[in-house]
Amino acid sequence: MSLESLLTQHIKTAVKELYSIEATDAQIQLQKTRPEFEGNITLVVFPFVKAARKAPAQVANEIGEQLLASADSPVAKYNAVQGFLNLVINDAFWIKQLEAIDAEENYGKQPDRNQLMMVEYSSPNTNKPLHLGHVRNNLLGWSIAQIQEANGWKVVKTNIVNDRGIHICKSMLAWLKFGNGETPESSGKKGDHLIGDYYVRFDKEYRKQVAEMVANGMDEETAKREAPLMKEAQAMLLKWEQGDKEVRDLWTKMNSWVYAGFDETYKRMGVAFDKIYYESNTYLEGKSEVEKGLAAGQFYRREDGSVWADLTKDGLDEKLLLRSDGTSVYMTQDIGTAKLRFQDYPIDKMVYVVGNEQEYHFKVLSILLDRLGFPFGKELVHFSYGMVELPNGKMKSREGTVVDADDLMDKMVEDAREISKDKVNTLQGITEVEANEIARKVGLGALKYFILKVDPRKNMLFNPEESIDFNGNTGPFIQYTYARIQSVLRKATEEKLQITNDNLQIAPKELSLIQRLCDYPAIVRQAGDDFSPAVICNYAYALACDFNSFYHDLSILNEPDASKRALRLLLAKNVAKVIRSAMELLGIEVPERM
RNA sequence: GGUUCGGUAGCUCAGUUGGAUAGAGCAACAGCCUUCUAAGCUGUGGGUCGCGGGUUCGACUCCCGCCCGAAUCACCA
Repeated sequence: MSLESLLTQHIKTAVKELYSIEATDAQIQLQKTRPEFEGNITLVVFPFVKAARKAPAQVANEIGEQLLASADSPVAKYNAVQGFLNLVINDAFWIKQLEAIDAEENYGKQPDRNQLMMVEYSSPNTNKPLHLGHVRNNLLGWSIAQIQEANGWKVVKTNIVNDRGIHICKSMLAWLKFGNGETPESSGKKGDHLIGDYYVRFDKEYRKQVAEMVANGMDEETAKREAPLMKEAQAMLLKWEQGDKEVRDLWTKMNSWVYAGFDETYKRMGVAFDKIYYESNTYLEGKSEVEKGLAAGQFYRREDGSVWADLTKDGLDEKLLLRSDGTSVYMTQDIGTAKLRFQDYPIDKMVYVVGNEQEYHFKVLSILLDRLGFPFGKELVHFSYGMVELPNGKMKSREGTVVDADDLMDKMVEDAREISKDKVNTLQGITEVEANEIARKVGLGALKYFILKVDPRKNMLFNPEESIDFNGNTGPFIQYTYARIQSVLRKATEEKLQITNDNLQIAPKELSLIQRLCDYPAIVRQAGDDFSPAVICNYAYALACDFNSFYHDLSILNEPDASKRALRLLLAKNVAKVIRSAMELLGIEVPERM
């Protein structure tokens, strides 16, 4: 049983006997004792002061005395500071806790709740390579899936690939006009990068056309609409929807280049999916749902043929569902995708990991699905995360102001490799292959932690001029702590970790480590409730800090007392176990040495 | 303009249903490797928690007003 729940029982009994109060769980406020006071855990007694009709310090003392006296109480000592009752828990209790943690292989994980959560993340467009913004999405999506699994959900990770639409037509068109048959093989470029280059090329040529037309006296609005390149792209989209063979073949070919590129990036990033949907397979489903809704009077058609939903009753605007030329938009496709997913899986909760710029979209989607009669409409969760910003603002693919995902990962691994070259003492005698593998884990660990430690709802800043740290509150710091422990464990000769001394005195640094380990299950739960990998990051960092301080002050293997040595080894072993577990929830690998 | 989210140290960020004197890292400075991995440990300096009211034993946290920033309100995705 956790210390909190054990104490809660004793406190309820105590305040009942003392003041005849039936205390609620909410009234029993326990927090870690601040380091400047003696104690492990502190009860805030203010909630009882009124009913007790005594001064806060006196109430604290009375409850403390009662707790000390009650049978089976883990309280060894207490002190009262104003309304705060600081409790010292006896060492035997802590040792029992540690032994219980050690016995549990999946410590921190919640039991299976037999419910299915689908998590959609990544969801790339096939007209450009992944950039730092996508990296945040992918890392968050993956981590949240791991965290929810640890909280007992069965999780299906899914990806909706935006493989059709005007954006990919732009790349295709530019490639036809300016590509001279360039392929990934002929150019040596990664497929997604190749396509991205043509997307940028389209934009460049299009701007040129618009500028010329404006120079010839046309107003900009009209020029943007009437530019031949744009017209051609729109015509191509129409041909695509009509199934034109030439367009479809080109589309298949170019998308396959992109997928090969994406696969490489995903693999490197360490993310994967259980089921991938493609919008080219779902948009028709969406269209037919919209047609049904239209027939049922849920939507209406304008004179130009476009189809709209009137959401003014819901406090929103009118929303386009089908263009006047009959082609579908993002919303149409998402309706179709949602329908297919719920046909394919018995989903209890649907989570969309999508940037906060699309909050309006998901509000609308939720309402539309609900109106169309899908029971899951109201329940969908938009996990809305903040943008990654550069010092001069947002990243824009078309303007080339992006931090490329592949480049960034390369850079991080290179940096890690460079730094490791100074560590000749610890890494001597390892092969080139091992060294590269360590650098890969550490470089990616630094990147992932850097991104995940920020509260997902907030925008975050990335400055390409400043390299991501490998010291301090970073992934490598935590990885290093793990590697250190592994080194100690490799050298330990103990066959069995047995604490034989019943009156073993626990040092303060040992105790705070045990207490920290005890926190882990609650942290996992909180991370799940809040959908926040950052909660796990903060915890892993605090745990590593505690361990490093302990490690610095107290020797493990050179401790002569066998029971103490066993305790410390047990601690080290379980700190490593929890670090590994926490890092796994973040999608960060831990090296055995570094 | 409406809606939503944010504003904490020079910089990047924590701060869990309202709890004790608001914390880390980076950067700066000063120490610690003959000793289990120094990607570490210890210390110093650094704050009007955007501003002003309110609620109460107690407010970075909750409420109201204002200032600043971002996103969104497309026949873009």
